[in-house]
Amino acid sequence: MAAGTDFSLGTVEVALTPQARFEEYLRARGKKITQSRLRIVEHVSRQHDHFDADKLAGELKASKATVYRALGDMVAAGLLRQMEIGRRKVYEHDYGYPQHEHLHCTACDKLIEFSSADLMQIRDAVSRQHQFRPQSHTLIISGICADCRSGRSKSRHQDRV
Amino acid sequence: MAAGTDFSLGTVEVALTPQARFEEYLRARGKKITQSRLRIVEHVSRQHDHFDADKLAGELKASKATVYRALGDMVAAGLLRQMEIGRRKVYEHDYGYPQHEHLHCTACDKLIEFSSADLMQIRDAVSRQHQFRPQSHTLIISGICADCRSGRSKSRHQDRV
DNA sequence: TTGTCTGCAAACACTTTGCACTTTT
DNA sequence: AAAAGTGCAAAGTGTTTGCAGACAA
Repeated sequence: MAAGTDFSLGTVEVALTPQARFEEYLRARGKKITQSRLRIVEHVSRQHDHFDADKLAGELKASKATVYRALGDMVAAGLLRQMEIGRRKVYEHDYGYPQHEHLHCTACDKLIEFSSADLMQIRDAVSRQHQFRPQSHTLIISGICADCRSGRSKSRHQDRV
Repeated sequence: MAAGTDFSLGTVEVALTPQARFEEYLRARGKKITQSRLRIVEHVSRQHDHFDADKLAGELKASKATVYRALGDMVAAGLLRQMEIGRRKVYEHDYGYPQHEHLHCTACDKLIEFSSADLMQIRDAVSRQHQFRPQSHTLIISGICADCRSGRSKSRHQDRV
């Protein structure tokens, strides 16, 4: 590990807002730009946390079917990334954000993001070695976060995500 | 990344066979050493691939309930590790095997294992930086394997794990 | 107007649980 | 004989789908 200890997160330049990018995607696919879809993208874009379909449906008081369908489209459009934490599928922003990894606290379910250039090198080196064409990756380190270690955590199952 | 390119897998010295380790675990918990459980550990120990509950129940013609219960015990006993690949929960050996990561071919669902000392350093460094106590981690690199890239793959959805 | 979307409820796939019976200790 | 395990079927989860009415193009 040469570079060593830079795990900071930055942003990536993007030409369009997530909303605009989504509309572009929908048009390109002959899908319709509906109130429902716009409400969902806007709501999701407004906040930066990880979330799941259920939370979103609750906040928007939209039907789960519609939410699941919209999330699928947003993943396909490259706006969101989906990952599995335990049993849940959680979503996070993927448009305008660099690749990053997660520390997952198994006590309070918090997710802490970090990024590592060294990891990309590992990914490239091992892929080359196996003649594998890498497309994406997920690294989740599970353990106990600082708050939970010190008992400073408000509740053992706080914000869930 | 200093060490660079050693991604080979070895084995780890263990004192007991998986079967013996499991019996020890069961005794320690006041659980019973039943035919059913022994059959399951033996069957699982005999093969080295990744598998899911359904496959196992089918091979053993045991009830799913029993299989799920036994798998839970085996994970608790440290014999198996569970991971989510797409929608499926797959199990792999974790007793006597070193930490390793996976390349997941999204075309044929094959899993290729590798290990990396550098990754452990990243894990340690980032955990220290966040005062996080790491307990385990999962790295899955998704992409297309050599066979599928060259079209040499027998079937697009072969062995599933 | 036409084709797509939405919400609902039903269907699904996977996992867990309640219960009467069986096995281990 | 007591305590725990097993299989079955029923109940849960979380996600997807069929369909009739609603909406965008």
